[in-house]
Amino acid sequence: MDTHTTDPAAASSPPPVAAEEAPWLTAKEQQFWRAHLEISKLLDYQLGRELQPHNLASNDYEILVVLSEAPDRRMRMTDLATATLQSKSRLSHQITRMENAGLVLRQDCPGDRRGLYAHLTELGWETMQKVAPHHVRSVRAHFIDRFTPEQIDTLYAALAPVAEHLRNLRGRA
Amino acid sequence: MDTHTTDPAAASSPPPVAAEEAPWLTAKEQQFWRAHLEISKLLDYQLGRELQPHNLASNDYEILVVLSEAPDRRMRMTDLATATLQSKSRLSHQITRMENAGLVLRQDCPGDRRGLYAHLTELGWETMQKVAPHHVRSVRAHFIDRFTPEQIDTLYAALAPVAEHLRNLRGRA
DNA sequence: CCGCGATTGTTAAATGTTGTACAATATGAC
DNA sequence: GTCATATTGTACAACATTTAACAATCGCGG
Repeated sequence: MDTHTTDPAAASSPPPVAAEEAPWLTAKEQQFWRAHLEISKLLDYQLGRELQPHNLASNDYEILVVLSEAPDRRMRMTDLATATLQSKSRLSHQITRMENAGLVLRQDCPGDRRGLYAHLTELGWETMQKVAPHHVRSVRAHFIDRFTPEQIDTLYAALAPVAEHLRNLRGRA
Repeated sequence: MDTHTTDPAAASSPPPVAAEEAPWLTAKEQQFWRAHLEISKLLDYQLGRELQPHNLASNDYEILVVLSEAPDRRMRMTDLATATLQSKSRLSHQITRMENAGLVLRQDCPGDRRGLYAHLTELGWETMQKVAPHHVRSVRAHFIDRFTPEQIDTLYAALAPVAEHLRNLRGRA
């Protein structure tokens, strides 16, 4: 999960690259890349950790958020899977678990007898309401509030096209 | 895994927050936060995908990188677990798998009869050499080359302190 | 209306991960 | 030296994810 600037272990010169070019990362690029990786991992870890006292995993919380924002607080399984970037199989298991926890309910889909809605229960909604403020606090404490408003604008401007690119990739993959 | 600016589903006003304050994210903050989340997930997914043809998972690749940069291309299990932010248990399984694949070898530790080294095999090293250029290309194509050099400097300057913060948290957690 | 291909969601089995307990060994106080 | 305590890595069991196969249903061309 990383790349080199320096010779990987003092044994060989820049390895033979196809033909195009040998695109090792520069020192700055590498610092940046590693910082990004580190933040991704650690932030995920920390937010999950701070969700634990509420008996929720990050995955659970994400489902709650998406459903709570959906019209009628429900969503088709496939759409929910797409929205949360999970496989249908994984989502199916996940919803089963959350259904057992009473957060969500599977609901038949009127127009399409194959389909199902995942529907937020009252408990699910209340849980969302209860936990969200804590989660926002975590997000602020460990991420958002560590940038100035100007930085946030700048960072978003830089990141948005990358997000767009990756979203497109996923689409046609 | 997200937060709200808008009323979460047109049902209640800003939920009752402890006392401190009600720190919902502003529109800009939320855009930024969601972009960050999306990039983390999708980039991880895409890089893993492009590693697959080489019969490596992201986790495997990360181990190869760390070991290949380590003195003597080996590292104590615990240190490796720390370096890759995994639990000792998980690392143990992971190394077993990689050992079966011939990429790595468990080696007794002279000074400490409890300890073991995970040692990169010749095959592991060659695999690293072979795969790294492809991986770097992926990282460039989907991330690094999508920023200007100035952006990279700016982004790194903004991210570095956050990485530092999270690293410290982890330390004392 | 028929029938074929695509879509929906689940399932079973293989694989990966996590949490806890454990045996072996080291370390330091006395 | 001897004991108590900490550290190292593994093992087992519980849980989560992935992969592939599947049954049910849709929807459209003919």
